Amino acid sequence: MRDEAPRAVTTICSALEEQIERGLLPPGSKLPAERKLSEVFATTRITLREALGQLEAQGLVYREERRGWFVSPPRLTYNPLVRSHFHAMVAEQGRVPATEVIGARLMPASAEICQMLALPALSSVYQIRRARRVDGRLVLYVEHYLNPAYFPGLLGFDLTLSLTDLYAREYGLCYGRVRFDMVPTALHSQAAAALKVSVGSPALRIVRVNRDQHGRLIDCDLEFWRHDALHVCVEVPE
Amino acid sequence: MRDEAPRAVTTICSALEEQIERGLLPPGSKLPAERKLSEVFATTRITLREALGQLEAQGLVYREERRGWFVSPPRLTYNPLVRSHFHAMVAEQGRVPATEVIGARLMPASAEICQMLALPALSSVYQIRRARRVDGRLVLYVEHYLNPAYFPGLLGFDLTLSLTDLYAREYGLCYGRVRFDMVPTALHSQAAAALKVSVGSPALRIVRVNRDQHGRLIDCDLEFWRHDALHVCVEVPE
DNA sequence: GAGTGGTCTAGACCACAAA
DNA sequence: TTGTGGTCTAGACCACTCC
Repeated sequence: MRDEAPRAVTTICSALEEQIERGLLPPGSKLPAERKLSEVFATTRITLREALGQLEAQGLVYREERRGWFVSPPRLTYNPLVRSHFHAMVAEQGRVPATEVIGARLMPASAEICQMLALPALSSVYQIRRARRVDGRLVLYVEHYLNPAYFPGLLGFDLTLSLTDLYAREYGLCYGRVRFDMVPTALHSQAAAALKVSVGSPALRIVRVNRDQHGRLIDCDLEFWRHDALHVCVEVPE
Repeated sequence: MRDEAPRAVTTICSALEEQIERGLLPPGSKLPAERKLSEVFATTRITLREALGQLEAQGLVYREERRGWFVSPPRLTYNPLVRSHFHAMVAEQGRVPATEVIGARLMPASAEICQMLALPALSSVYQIRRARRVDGRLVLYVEHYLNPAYFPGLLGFDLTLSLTDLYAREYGLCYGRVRFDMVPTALHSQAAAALKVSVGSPALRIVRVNRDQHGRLIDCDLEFWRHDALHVCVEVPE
């Protein structure tokens, strides 16, 4: 703040920010190669990458592992108080949702999962791992853990669809009380691989613990969102 | 994931993580100098700094501008549905709160503020800028904007105390409906300076728009939290 | 004044993506 | 196969903190 010679990184950030704001680099578009950009700004790749890292932290650009840098699309609005599910939420906001199932199986529950679902030690749980897209972009990696006592024959259904709908249709269950825990953190290796980004990318971790209409703990979700993909909104009534 | 020779950065991260988890590096303690650490791990400062950057993204360590790297203390729990204020919230969790006023004045409202408070163009607002600590660590930079119509003589009071208490005691106002918007992003230069961290550090931006018991828009807060300092918890009733 | 973090240079090799 | 991003080396100077 003393001498008014701006740092190289700051200069690069400002230039790119301006180009993005003016629409010269529209959302979703790919930036030029790092080597090209470092020539444009007459600097080294290291310095350029630091600038891109700052823009990434701001949520203005994002990276796809080994594919390059892209301009971030607008954030999705996530409202924990509104009982909705991914497909409905995305569609309501005029975006296009998609879901891929990475895996689904019965497995021994970790200590953490036992605790969250109030299960005895050495219980088994259904685990469903999914990756979800908005307008084609991978933004969310989720692990669902279900108490198998409430969901016999679960693995026979189409798990690319909404679990909420499946619960209602096949098991007569719907969500009652829900608890959310949101923590800004980084992606671990499995989540990073599923989202095709580098390990350690900033993310928002959301843990949901769900009860049914009778107050029974039925399942929990571990969600990892790209940190620039959403915006959490909570309206507190009087 | 193919060849099992772990990257240097990964190795460094794992080693530091382990030391932290085992308590050899307790919360709040300072890490050795970067040059020392790069010797320990037989690598360059650039590589070492990348590893520290990843741990920072995870929220395990944090930086103070030009002072070094420290082990992050436990996160504070922030519950938007519980009507509380900073000092009470921090104290309830067994931590020690502190507040510093950076500045307070009457100023022209920006377009954004006018919109949030539903004020006509070219209105004036009170602006209060504060920095807040938990156990001595700077974790929050806030800008409060108050509709001056409801708060005559505001600047004459002690603004290091809770505004919530001041509203009740001096103006007979308390909060009614509140709207929260939470966005993972990076610190801008002013917030970074106030928190004594580098520009572009990851942060959680929380915007609160507050109404009083009569439903009138009375003020709004722009909060910038260190991303590793808190954990947002929402309990949704049935 | 010594030491530290902040910043930057000028390269290099490899593995993977895209053509 | 070509180019790209991912990773790493081996330094350098400056501004600031802390003694």
